[in-house]
Amino acid sequence: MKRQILIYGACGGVLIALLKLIEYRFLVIEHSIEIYGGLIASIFALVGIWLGLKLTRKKEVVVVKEVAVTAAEPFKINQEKLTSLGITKRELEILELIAKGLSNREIGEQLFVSENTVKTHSSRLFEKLSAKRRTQAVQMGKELGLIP
Amino acid sequence: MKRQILIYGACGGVLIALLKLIEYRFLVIEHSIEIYGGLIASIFALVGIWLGLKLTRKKEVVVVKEVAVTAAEPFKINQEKLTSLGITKRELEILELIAKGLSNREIGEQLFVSENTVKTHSSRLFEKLSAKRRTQAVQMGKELGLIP
DNA sequence: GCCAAAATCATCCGAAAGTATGACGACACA
DNA sequence: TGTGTCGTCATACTTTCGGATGATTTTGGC
Repeated sequence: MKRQILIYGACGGVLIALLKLIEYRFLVIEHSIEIYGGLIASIFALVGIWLGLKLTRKKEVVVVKEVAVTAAEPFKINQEKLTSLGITKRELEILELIAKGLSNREIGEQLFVSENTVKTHSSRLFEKLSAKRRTQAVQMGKELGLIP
Repeated sequence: MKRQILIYGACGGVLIALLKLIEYRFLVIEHSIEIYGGLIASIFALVGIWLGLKLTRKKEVVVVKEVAVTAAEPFKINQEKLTSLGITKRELEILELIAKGLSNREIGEQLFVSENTVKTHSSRLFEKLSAKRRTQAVQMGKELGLIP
């Protein structure tokens, strides 16, 4: 949490600096205050939206999404297997992305974490699934009803 | 959805009006542009945050859809895709073993060929499936109906 | 507030996978 | 008899994976 506050603080500083920069440029060329204000407004609105998104992204409520499956059975994930094997949400998430054929790097980009983190998760996942390879993990996951 | 857009539009209008108001007041009393800009910035940042929160709150809405189930069909391999992509018997065979989670070495042992041969086949297979990884090839194969 | 679990990230290293290229024999088929 | 496809194999090289380990941060429950 401390880190986040620091980051936000830094962003604020940068933005203020940016503000100054824009301000002087516009003052020098004697532009209308409306344009100036509008610009600042839009920039900060965008930043705000980004901030809002960022802030709520992590919350990720424990709502179980019931996605409409095409024609096939709705696929109910096997919660017992999941808990009995001690597989966490994050690990399951990564298993799904692996099954989609993504590389560790791509998974990292998609989840906004480093490739190393993905590797750590997948290693633990493989251990829990007794899999030696990601393809095997996908196969096991399907058999155990962890992924569709 | 239309109503939302209208609401947002109205909000925008109100904000612009507010902007004008603040602008004139501050201009009249000859306040510094910094305060003015900062005020606009913070207002819009807040609005942005609010917007961001509002936009992402929808995520939590759960839509439960019960879809009619079709009985599990025995899986008929898609011969057209197979020929149109120019995938040979051997390559399909290897795709199936890849989907089972076997390594190249294991596939070679099972088919009584060298690992290098397996690699050659899989390379060509990946090219035909536009896949970069074996996991991706498996995913494509499933989508195209080449494997169950 | 404290503690355990979960998540994050890093580094090193070896194994596996994938790319590129060339080669050779078998077989079909025109 | 030449041509093309398929299957086989090899070498060399790059990239990706996976294991092992240690560390820090975040989160959730008590």
